[in-house]
Amino acid sequence: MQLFAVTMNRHSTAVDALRAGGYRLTPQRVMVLSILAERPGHLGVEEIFREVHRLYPFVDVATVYRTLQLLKRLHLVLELDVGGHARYELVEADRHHHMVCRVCGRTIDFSPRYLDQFRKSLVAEFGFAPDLEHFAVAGTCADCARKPAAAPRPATANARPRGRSADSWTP
Amino acid sequence: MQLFAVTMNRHSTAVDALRAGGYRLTPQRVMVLSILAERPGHLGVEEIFREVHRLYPFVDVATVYRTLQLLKRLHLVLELDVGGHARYELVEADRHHHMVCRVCGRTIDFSPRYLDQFRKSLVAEFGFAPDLEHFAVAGTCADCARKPAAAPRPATANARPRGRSADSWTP
DNA sequence: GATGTAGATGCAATTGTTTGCAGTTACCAT
DNA sequence: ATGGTAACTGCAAACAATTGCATCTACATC
Repeated sequence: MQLFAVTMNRHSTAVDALRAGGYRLTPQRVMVLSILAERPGHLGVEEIFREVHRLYPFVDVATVYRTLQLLKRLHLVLELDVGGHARYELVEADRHHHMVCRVCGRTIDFSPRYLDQFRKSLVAEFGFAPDLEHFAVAGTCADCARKPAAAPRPATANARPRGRSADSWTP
Repeated sequence: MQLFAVTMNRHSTAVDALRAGGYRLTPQRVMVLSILAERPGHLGVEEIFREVHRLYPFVDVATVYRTLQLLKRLHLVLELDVGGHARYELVEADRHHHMVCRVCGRTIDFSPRYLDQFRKSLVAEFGFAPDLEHFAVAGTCADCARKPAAAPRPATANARPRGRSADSWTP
């Protein structure tokens, strides 16, 4: 199977980890991993489901969700929040972190090294062990910061009203 | 109105910010803020809705969601993820960050100072402006780290299977 | 290969959150 | 005080994610 030959390398550590952890290697789980391995960047649930469904039309979306939750819990997959929606990415051997631009949605990798001092401080001063293994930070990338951010205000949260006191209101 | 006398101090800066930003001070919005101001710790949507509903039975949960989204966007309220569920907390003048223990759910404050070097590095080396204003980091607090974490594995993500190769499977 | 079983899936229902749209209203101007 | 209107809310529908439970099956054992 061609799919496997090309991508087995990328997710074999995840498969091995599942096996070593005593989890079952169901076809659905392996397909989710394969799809994450063969596709660049991060994928939403809908995309993952669509691809698995193409290979195996009887799959249920609940299974995809469950698989992703398990993989996330085992730190085999990274869950990113892009514009309020979960997106997933295979965690690879070279551990790195992500910066996610909240304007254009793009992710930029950065080394765990940047967080070393932060981690050490929290441990030393609070005894708190932060989960920074697969850490993503939101912000504004260099390109978007350069543009005059005509940050469109979403209509759902309502636009700015004309300021005036609410003195006349009583509950 | 008693509620207002007691809590107006805690959320008046948020009310002022809404007004200054040109947003409307609807009763529903002010009630959400009042409830966040008078209750210690973080509150889930359901709790906030229940309290507003008690004061004004005609309120709709969509309005609560919209209000929280607006307040979050304006950084007047902090959204924490506790066990996969959003919880909200009024942002107060003394800016600080949160550590959230994923075992017991407790939050511990820490100063923005801890993130200064991290922020500077990202800006200097990537031109990336991280959103660290109201930053929360998950991890394990000192108390929970001390316990032999009989971390119960959630049943929904399925338990460990007995390891064996998936060689016999073909898609 | 046959059998057994705990883990995993599919289905349908439930819960949590968002969105479209008509009606209401906070607040500005007069 | 009155009128106007863009912002906001409520309602109902839609969408996203989770959960309970019966059935299926990956995989261990013999």
